[in-house]
Amino acid sequence: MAPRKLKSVEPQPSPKRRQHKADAKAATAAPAKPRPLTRIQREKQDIILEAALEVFSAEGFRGSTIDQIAEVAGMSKPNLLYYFPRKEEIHRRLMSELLVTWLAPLEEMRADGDPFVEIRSYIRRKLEMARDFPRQSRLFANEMLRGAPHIVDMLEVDLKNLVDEKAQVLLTWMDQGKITRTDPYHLIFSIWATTQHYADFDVQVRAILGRGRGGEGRYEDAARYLEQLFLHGLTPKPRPGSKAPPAGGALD
Amino acid sequence: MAPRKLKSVEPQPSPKRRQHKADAKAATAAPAKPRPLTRIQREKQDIILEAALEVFSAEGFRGSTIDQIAEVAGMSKPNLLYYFPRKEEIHRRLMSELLVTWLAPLEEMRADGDPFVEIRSYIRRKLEMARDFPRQSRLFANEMLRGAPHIVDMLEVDLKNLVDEKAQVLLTWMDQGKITRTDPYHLIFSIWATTQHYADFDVQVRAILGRGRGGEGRYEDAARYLEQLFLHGLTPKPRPGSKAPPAGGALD
DNA sequence: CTAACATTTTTCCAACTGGTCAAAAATCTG
DNA sequence: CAGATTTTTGACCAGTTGGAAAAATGTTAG
Repeated sequence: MAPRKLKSVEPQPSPKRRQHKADAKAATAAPAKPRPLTRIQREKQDIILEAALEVFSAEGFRGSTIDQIAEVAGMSKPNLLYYFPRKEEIHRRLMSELLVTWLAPLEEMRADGDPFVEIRSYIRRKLEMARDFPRQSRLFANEMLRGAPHIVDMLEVDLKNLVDEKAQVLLTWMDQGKITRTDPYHLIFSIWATTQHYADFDVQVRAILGRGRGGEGRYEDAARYLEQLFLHGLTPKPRPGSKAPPAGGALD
Repeated sequence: MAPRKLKSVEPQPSPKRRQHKADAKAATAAPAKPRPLTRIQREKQDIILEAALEVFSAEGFRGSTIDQIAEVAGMSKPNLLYYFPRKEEIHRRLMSELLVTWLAPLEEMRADGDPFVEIRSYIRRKLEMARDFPRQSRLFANEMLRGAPHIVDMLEVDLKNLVDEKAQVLLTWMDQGKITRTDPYHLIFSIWATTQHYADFDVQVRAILGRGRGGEGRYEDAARYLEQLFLHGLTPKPRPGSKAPPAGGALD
């Protein structure tokens, strides 16, 4: 019995397989042609990637078959294999595109803006992504759950750098007394977690909210709630006519 | 660590497949013997379930093979199949046990306690579960990502009922002015999301925190941060000598 | 000790899956 | 339109996987 181990980091494309498309006989002095890529090729590849996103995000990489993807893409399996020589290749492409998309909202958080406006906007953007691109979110979550075998290195470099930079921005705001002093990394984690939750755990959210507030309104509710949470937490404002809330001392 | 199993809600064995063990020829008047379950059977089943948790949580259901589970469990595939006639059966058992474990922390939130203490304790418990039982968390997340095919009905009944009940508790606290008025359901979601994140997205968290704060201390940091978040959010307390924070108006 | 029963191992298989290949069909180019 | 090139298809294959059957090996009550 030979249980296949997951190889974590894919080394160079093993040269054992015949090259696809152009650059087949590239072993000369020329540093490999850039490969033109015809119009039809790009179109079909897009169709395939779209179909693969659909299937992968719903079934996971190993749970998906090329046949399924091909069917969703409206072509035969060998035909699909003509455009992407291996299943892994499709997944790789999807993942690298995904990471770029995923980093974008955080990049937009400007150091020179108003802290609360910036943070709120960031939360909004992430929430919108969860609402509008749930499949991408699930694909990403899937990869994380599996230990991110295909993108750990990118996480440790690109993602880490970006987060370090933004954490620095948050720290500056804290130094200026504009937001409360706390851990900037965990702050970012909590924004990720709370927003992506609505895509990744959608079934659960809908099961609990039921048909009432489970409709599309739930994203508006979520936005309102998260705003409250990140702005003031759960401590009630002292209302006119009442003493200071007795809850403060309970936790400090 | 040996995660103790709680009692599970065992669904009756589907009658479509040949019966295992005893009660093979039960087609008479007797309403099917309860099947005693020998000591060794229970032991082996536990070993198998533990191994299956390990494998399923790391590779997902379809990504796991019976061979892998059998190897981790230290037995042969057919031997494993002797205790669980089908792969699905193992998964089913795991899931139903899991749900019970998963609901427990929320159940402990007492209506007659101090709101902030109760909420903080709940967050702590969930965070501890993420730290101590990350595999269970990932197994659960996996099922959610897939649309929870095996437990939707339980979500819609058991989980929903529990959450409805606790949402009611939260609402009462809000009515009493003890915590700020906000959406109790999304409040619960945010606690789930922020805590489980540390188990499910562990790779990402560690990649970003690096070797510095990425060690075991991260759970303490997370606990501290989440306490701040849920208690006061990000609004800084006005410090002696400074005017009220200028941020308040930015969001309201 | 032995029959009855529980457990384990050996061998096997059919379905599925990722992938190949050559030939047919379609498309493009001059 | 002819020829070259690209795209599509059908047939096929080898490895894996879930699972069945049955034989072999314990285990235990009487």
